[in-house]
Amino acid sequence: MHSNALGLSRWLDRLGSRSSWSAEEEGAILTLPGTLERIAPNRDFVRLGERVDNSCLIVSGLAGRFARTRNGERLITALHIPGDMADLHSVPVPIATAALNALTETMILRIPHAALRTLGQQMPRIAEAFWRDSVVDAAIISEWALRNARLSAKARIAHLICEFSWRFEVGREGDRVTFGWPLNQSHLADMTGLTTVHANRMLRELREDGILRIKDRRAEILDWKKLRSIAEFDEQYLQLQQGPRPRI
Amino acid sequence: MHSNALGLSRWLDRLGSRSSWSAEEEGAILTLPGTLERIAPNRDFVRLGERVDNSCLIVSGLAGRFARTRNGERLITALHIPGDMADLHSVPVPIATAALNALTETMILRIPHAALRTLGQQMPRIAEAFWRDSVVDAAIISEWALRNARLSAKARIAHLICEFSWRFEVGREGDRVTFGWPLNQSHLADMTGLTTVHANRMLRELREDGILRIKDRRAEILDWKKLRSIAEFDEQYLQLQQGPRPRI
DNA sequence: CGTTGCCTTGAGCCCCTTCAACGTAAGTGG
DNA sequence: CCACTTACGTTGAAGGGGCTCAAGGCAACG
Repeated sequence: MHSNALGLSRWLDRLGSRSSWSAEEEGAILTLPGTLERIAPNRDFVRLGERVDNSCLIVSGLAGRFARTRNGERLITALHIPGDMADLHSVPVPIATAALNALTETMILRIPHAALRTLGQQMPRIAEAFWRDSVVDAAIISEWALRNARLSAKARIAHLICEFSWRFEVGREGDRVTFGWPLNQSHLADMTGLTTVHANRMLRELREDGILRIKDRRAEILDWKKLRSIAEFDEQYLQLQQGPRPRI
Repeated sequence: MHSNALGLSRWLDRLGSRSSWSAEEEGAILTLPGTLERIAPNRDFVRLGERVDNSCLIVSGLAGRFARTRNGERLITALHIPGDMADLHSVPVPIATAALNALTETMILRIPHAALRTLGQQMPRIAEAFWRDSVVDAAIISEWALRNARLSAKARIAHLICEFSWRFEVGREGDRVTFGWPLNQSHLADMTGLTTVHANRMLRELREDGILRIKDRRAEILDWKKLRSIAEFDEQYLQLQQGPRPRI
């Protein structure tokens, strides 16, 4: 098995949750060229304003899209998990409008734009799936914008945790649930537009309410219904139509 | 001249500012089918969750993309001006993830998805331009997310006004500038994640600083440099190629 | 065994919200 | 032509949610 196949098949699953494929189309995606790269935690693998000629598929680890104000305050505008093509959008717009940064140790597969563009030109359904992927990405950003502008700090934290658990296919009604939680509190703060101090306090409140515990890189949801309700979480916007998806 | 041509040619200009065309491609866009519709102020023309089979081109007026929290607080996540296809993204994702609402009296042209999809399949450069349009839309939403999460109230208001003037091609370095300002203060508040009361106060401060006056549906920028600096505004993210485009 | 990364907590403050009131201009029906 | 309504803008007073600043704790690691 060809070394890119692991990452590419995850991506295919992700695309496949929103589109459907012929065997030929699947084959074309699975044989895309690309080079694997290991990114250390906290390292940018795409820099702001840079001209790029490849898109980065997250094979393992976690990546964030970073925006900054002039005086250095940060906001993470998107979180990318394995199977996401973090900057598929750079195919039509090859100047990076935001930096991409590895939040943990991350393996990426850099796939040349030329290959992706050719694929889209030859197979219109793939072109539409790429477009769809960018659109869903934007819908998630919109939801984050609403959350960070209009929800309380506690709700923002809760919302982020709901989304995370849902995207990893671990959050479901009813039961207690635990899962790996690779993010630290300053990541949390930067995704919710808070300070780390306040993110910490909100986590404490959720813990004291018996809703959630995060400890030693693991999260434990004790009361999914309450968490979901505080967060006003409704997974519709994620546009995930179906079943199990790969894990970290 | 065919009645859709006005709107379509504006859209072509908009797409053309980020892509370039052959005469054949231009012709194909200009002869797209569509039905004109007049929307009264404050009316939704796409409702949340609705299944749609057409995309809405703004011919005149102004439209906003609305998101709401459970207890009815609103956030406008995008502003659409004439020449924008407000929900081109509904072609690949035909369930509306947000409502579209006319902020003033607005004329829209509803263009069937089928026609747009066919066009994209026949002309790959058009398909890529559509995709690009969605990507730029997402970049603007990201910038709004950063602004609303990390800038002060005053800076948010200033930023929105900078963007507005730039998109209408009226904001340029140096001189005093006046232009039509169709938005009211609660629109402003809903785009910046503030209350109307506070939006009002920030406008007052900007007025008292001698930077900006808004009166009788007109805006007058008295000190573009200060406004730009308060807002930390950098037009890069708008990806408008015509006109002066400074590099990072 | 000092350093580094991350988490935690307290005290004080301020930006923005909330609530309430009032002003003005345009529209509408009597 | 006046009474009433509606939309929008404006201002004040008071309160609170989240920030700032500061300190200290713990675990991993060289």
